[in-house]
Amino acid sequence: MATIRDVAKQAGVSVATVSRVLNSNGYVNNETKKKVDEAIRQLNYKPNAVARSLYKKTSKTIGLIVPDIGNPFFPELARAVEDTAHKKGYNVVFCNTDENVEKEEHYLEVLLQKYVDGVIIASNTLTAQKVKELNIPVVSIDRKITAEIPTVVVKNKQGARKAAGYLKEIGCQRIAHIRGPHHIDNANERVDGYLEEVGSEPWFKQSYITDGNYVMKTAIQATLELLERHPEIDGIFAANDVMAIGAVKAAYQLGKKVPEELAIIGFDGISMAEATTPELTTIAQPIYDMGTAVTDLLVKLIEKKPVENTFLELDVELIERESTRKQKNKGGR
Amino acid sequence: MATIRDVAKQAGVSVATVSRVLNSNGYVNNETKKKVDEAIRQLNYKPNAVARSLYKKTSKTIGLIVPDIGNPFFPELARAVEDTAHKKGYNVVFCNTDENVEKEEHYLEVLLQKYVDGVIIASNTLTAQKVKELNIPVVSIDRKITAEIPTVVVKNKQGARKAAGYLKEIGCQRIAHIRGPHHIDNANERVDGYLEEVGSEPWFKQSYITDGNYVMKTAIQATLELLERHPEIDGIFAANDVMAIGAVKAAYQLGKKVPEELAIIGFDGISMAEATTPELTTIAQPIYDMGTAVTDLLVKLIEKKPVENTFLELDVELIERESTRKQKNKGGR
DNA sequence: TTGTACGCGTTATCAG
DNA sequence: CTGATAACGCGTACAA
Repeated sequence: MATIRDVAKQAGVSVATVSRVLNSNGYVNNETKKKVDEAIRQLNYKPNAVARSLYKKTSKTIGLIVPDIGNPFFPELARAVEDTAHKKGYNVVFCNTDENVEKEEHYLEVLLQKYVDGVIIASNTLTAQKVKELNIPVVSIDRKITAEIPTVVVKNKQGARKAAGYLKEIGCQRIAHIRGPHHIDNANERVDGYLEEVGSEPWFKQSYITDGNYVMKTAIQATLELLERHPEIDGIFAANDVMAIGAVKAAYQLGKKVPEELAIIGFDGISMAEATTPELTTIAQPIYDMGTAVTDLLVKLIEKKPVENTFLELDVELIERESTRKQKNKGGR
Repeated sequence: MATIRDVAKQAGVSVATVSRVLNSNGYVNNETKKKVDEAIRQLNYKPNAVARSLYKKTSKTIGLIVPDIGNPFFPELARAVEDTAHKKGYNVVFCNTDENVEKEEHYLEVLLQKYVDGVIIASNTLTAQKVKELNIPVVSIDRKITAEIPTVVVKNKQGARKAAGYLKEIGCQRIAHIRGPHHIDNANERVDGYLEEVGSEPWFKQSYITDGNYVMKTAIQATLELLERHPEIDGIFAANDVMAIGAVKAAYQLGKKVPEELAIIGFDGISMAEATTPELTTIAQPIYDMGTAVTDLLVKLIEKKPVENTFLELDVELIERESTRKQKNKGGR
């Protein structure tokens, strides 16, 4: 590995000059520039990023902290983050926390020691206090942490209303909700949206809301019990696609036809939702766009560029597929 | 951010002494050690990883280069890699190449400039030559590059034989294969395994092999055409799960019952295969274990520990689910 | 057992 | 326009 000194020697100039042509700042004679370029080429010299980092206190890398890349929501997000980071000259180091506070803090510390320039994090355990202590830009994705931390989320409540409203619209008369974890606010917002839409219906019962914890297995069990207790249910809004898939499976187990006897709608728009039979109707988040948006936001913060808006709430979109269908012959009120 | 110098001053010792207690090497009086520890605590001092890297020419980070983290095979792998890297004190920076040579080379270069200690790569464009020039350990996952590069793969041919053999066993009489890309050797190995199992059957036709390119959409189309040309087909072995799911969808479109009229088996064992209806029978790779294994291997190479075996070929496992079933009433020979 | 001083590879400042 | 040289923060001979 050639160093800047080698190049300087080869070109017969000082390291300062080499540095100047490297970073194209300061004046440098065109002739000497040529000599330097030639030397660089000959030695196949590549500047050492670590030395540069040490001096500039910046590493051209960002941290991406997620609960679990195995969760189908995150690969697409990670892809978007990496893509746009790469475009802007940044690398991304990625970390899985399993929603574990100690792990999260440990990662943050390690990243800080490596001079990462900023971090993108999906977390609900992070406090504003800790973020402040970090002294580098932090942006939150998918979850609100506090007002001070720039955030990219989607309109969860609105999406939930869309979902529940859509089920009503196609003729469902008893609509249940499989909710996500109580400590995750997007899960709570989706419950709120659901309630706003159906909470005051005469048929509404609190027990139409059941816990699915955002995981398929739990959702299957929950659906089984739900449908046993309340066989009258003809529509289910699951707070994420994975649970919706679970609901489809549960219905299948009970011999309930989807969508004829039971309409099911999910939330997220992960690609898995297209793998099922029937394919899943869902409220799709613009996952890739969210990743692009957070990364853009973070990089602007890092590079101290002006940023219009530190709180982005993206729109969701209803994607109709096979797990729901107009139920005409069920007479409205 | 406190530096080692601050700590030294605070403790009333030299930086060398601080460094010694930090790395617990060299002799240091128990009393002074205490003073130093106290100073470290007071200042909440954390050693600067970049400075350390610069001196030691090592960064405690590894690169993970994959075609596309969105491809459902890779998240689980990435998770395993990150988990075990983290356990061993390494961070991982991840890169998506889209099988694009320039991107790959660019990443390799950048990683090198950042002193990554080694890289894990899934690629078929990388040459042994380039790896040698890198001068850091490189291990290959999922694909063989050359004999010199340590590799972790699965027994693709054997797995393919298992798949095709299993279809025969349950009574399929005409077994087709949806193959992966011609330039990916694991795809070719799976074709080989298929051929070894059914290539000499009297009914075998070359046109029973069709291209699915490892993607769902292509596989759907391919299956549609295949089944049109050869309605006699009663078993399909798809070279990966995503294509198998495509095949299921195609069958569904054509009104062919799976598994009653058409048995379908995939390859990979991704979690998506459990989301489908019917759930997919598949040849499961031990994805997580593969990730653990490559990372272990790489770290050993980095740390110059003895390594028994630089070519690991892991076993695959047949997982019977609903997309196949014994077809009793179809009289064998 | 402890301290001094240099090197790791760059960048930036300040003379010239 | 160009060249010395002092940082950046840490680890380690070498001396004491």
